Amino acid sequence: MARPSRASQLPNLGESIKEAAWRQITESGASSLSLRSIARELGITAPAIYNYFSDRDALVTALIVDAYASFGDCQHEARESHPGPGREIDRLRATGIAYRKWAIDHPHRYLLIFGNPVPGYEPPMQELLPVMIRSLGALLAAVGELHALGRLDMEGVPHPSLEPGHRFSAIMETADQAELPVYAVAMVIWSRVHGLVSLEITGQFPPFPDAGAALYLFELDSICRQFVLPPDHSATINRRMP
Amino acid sequence: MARPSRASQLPNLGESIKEAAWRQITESGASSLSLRSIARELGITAPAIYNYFSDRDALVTALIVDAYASFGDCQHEARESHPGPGREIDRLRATGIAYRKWAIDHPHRYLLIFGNPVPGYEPPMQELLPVMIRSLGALLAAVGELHALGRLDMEGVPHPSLEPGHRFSAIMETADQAELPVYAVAMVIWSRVHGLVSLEITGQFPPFPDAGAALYLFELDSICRQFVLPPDHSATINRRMP
DNA sequence: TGTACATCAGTGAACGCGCGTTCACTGATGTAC
DNA sequence: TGTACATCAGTGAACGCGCGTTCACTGATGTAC
Repeated sequence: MARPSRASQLPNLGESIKEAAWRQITESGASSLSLRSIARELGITAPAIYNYFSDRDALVTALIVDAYASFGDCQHEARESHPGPGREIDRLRATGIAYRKWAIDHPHRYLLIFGNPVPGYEPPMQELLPVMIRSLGALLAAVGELHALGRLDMEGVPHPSLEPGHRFSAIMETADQAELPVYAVAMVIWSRVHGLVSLEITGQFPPFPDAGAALYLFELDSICRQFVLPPDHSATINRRMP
Repeated sequence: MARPSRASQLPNLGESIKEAAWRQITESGASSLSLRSIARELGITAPAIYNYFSDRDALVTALIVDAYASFGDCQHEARESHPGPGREIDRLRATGIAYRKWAIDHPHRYLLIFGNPVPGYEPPMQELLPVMIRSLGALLAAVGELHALGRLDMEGVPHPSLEPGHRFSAIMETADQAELPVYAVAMVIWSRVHGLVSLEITGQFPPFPDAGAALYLFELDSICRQFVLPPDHSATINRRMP
């Protein structure tokens, strides 16, 4: 293959490398990502990649950052599609719907950031934290605004205490201690959607057609019914059995 | 190293190979499992392993079978520790508690059977199905007996239809069509515990000490409150808001 | 008790492979005069 | 317009490595006579 002229470097080779990397991950998983086979696919030699990424881990990090950014965009867009007061539940539900849609559209991106850790890869937290925080911020905001309106039912939710020195402490540093239960509710919601979605995209669902969508909608309803109080909740504060 | 005499083959080398394999998986994940480094650890040569496993995939399959068996033992023991009528909720809860305990005691076994698929490994379903079915059978039985007593609240739970030809169809073949919603409830319960547990053991929890245990207990309560009706449910069938 | 033999778990050399990374290099491009 | 030069993206050879798998073999063991 002839060396392309500088002007013809469209699209940017750095982007092409990442695209080829995603294609490979789609075929055989993140742990078997290989610079040489990326180069092979692009018709270049492996050392050329070092002009764009300092080593294999740097490429993986770039992929993770891109995945979080794409996921975060998706989450925030969904939330912002229902602006204005009185639509807090719509925002929470839209965030949840978008969560599954993004995961199903990009299963390998999803598994890269939320699945098993990649063996031998040590994630550089200070580089990843900003995109991680932003990506989960949409859910946190959706839960938080319900709490601010007094519409978050936190009955029985454990009140966590902050653990200093943890790798995720930066996420919590600016949080009001009194708001920690909000994080706990968001965590529970996240774990429910993650549970269904991760079982679905790893093919562990039973042979029920469309079970993924139906069960997911059921769970979104379960979440809203358990954690969200009606707008005027003083009239219904005792709706549950004691 | 001197070749051991036949009589001194204690413990069995086949078992030692699997133990060394688990040790390696614990350190660097299932995808980087290597016959040569297992042999190195055991002080034998790599070809010796072929006397016990026909190839690398056969070893991985044996590990998966063992993991399902260990997990299944744990689930059934937990359920059987609360025998007799009137203790159906105890059985369901014990199964749930045991689920997290086993996962935390054996995180890599858990991720091997319920986490990301191992790249390049095609699971031999006809060999794995029996242990898969047995291992999840405890939860299914715990939910099923509540249903048999009319104590399963399936309000809003999607009624799935069976998809023929799916790789899990064998699980469902013997099931009464009318019982499919029971499977759906079990699926939801499984996805909730899996969500929390998989986030916890992959280190994606926020920095709250003991948050794993507390959130898990909260979720078991949520499950019981949402899906289990009191023994005499005719008196409380309308306990929910319409 | 002694000898010949079959068994078979484990050896050691070899096969062909792909990997990440380094290094000196080349040659097209853009720039300064 | 023409020439000399600096830049730097990509090359090709090489490094040392580990891998799964095969193969003919060895030598301790158990067995038959």
